[in-house]
Amino acid sequence: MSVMKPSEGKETSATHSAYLSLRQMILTGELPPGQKLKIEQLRSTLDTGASPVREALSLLTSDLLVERLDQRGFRAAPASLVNFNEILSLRCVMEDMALRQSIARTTADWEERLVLTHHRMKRAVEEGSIPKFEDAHKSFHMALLDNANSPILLRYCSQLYDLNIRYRYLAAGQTNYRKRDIAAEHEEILDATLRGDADEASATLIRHYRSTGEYLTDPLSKL
Amino acid sequence: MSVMKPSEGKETSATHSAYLSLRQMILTGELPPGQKLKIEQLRSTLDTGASPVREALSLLTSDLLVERLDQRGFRAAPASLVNFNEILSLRCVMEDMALRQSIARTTADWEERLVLTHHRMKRAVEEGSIPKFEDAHKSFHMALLDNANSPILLRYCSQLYDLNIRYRYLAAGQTNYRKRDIAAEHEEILDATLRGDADEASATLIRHYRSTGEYLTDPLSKL
DNA sequence: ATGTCAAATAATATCGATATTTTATGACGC
DNA sequence: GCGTCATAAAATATCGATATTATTTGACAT
Repeated sequence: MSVMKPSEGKETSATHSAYLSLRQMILTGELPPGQKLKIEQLRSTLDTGASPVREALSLLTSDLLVERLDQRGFRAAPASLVNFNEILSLRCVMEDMALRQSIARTTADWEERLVLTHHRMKRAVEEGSIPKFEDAHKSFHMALLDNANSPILLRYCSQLYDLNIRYRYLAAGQTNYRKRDIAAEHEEILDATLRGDADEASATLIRHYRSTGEYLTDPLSKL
Repeated sequence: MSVMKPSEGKETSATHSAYLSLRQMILTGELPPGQKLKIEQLRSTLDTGASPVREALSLLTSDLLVERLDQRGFRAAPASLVNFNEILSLRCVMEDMALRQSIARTTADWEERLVLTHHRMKRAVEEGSIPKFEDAHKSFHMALLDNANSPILLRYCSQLYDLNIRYRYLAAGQTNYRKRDIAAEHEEILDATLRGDADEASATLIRHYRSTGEYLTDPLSKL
């Protein structure tokens, strides 16, 4: 059974695609904070077996997006203002560190990657595709950090980035969609980085995060 | 089946105990770095089913102790000198941060917890029980950090602590077991912390880690 | 009415078996 | 001999079913 057209030779393990789907549903708030995650229900929603769902949930536990309760199954991680503030603080410290290390190790190859990911992000804005922009945005920010050559640090930054994104979605309903000029901020970060000005690049990056944070604090306090 | 004596009402999900066993085996090097982790083999070693083993391995993936390969199963995370150095660096930065935050929020209750965990650690040394000491040692170090009230940071520190312990075991075979006076170092850290001297406490803590690190670098370079 | 306990219900955790994929084996042609 | 391809063997990933454990329901006594 499961005759597969030769075209779709994609790498699709049931577990991995369940992981991606669930992750997306939690990040966007489709599965809201604290929600009980019943295996049987998810199994039918995702049209897959119980084992892949369980394994995906286990993996999401490590991303701090899912909590496992004693022997009472899983639930989407709760959200709170203090949790948000912790994420924001850690992000600032860790991205600052990663960015400085990256700049200290600048190579032509890295600079090109930055320009490229930045370009793709701008392009995604023009095209007006939100999900495309989200991906490109993360790619750009991670590219800024990945030259630090510190896989664990990068992993933590990536996790914290995702956790932060989730709060943006949670607050999005009520937020007056930010009027700041995000594009200009990205431009500044890129320029300072290419200039090798670590202080300026880091300060701008952190300001970028903190001001986004302030926009979210108010709506989130109503959680 | 599986008639359980009423006495052993312990919380023992097969997954959780598999998780603990595998984790221990990897930390101590019984499952060496890079080793292929075959489900069937582990299943019989741990005398449990395949599902708990798989789930435990998934969880260990998040602890960076296990890697998942495409669809080729799992293996114990590889070890290398650069990985060790990354862990050491991150630990110094993050524990420094956590310790300073903890000290900044000092309470009588926390001070008592420090004294208590420190005492238990000394006691474990006297008793000569290695595993007991290991547990107590970690408890003491985590207690130093947990007053920062930053669960995510604490989690990261705990992860990095474990990863570091693993390297200590890996190097242990060939290392001339350290002649430093560990106990005195702990004493210094505790005293400075109780005194509220964050600079001294942090400096001592980091020196503690770095000098342990130096002892390991040489044996590890032969990995 | 209200609280308690037991039976019924639902959900989780686990097992055993199967299908799929990867790796190892060996025959065949060059 | 050596590389290539088909086949066999092994291991993984997944499914379906069952046993366990938590939760709900409702009867009963207070």
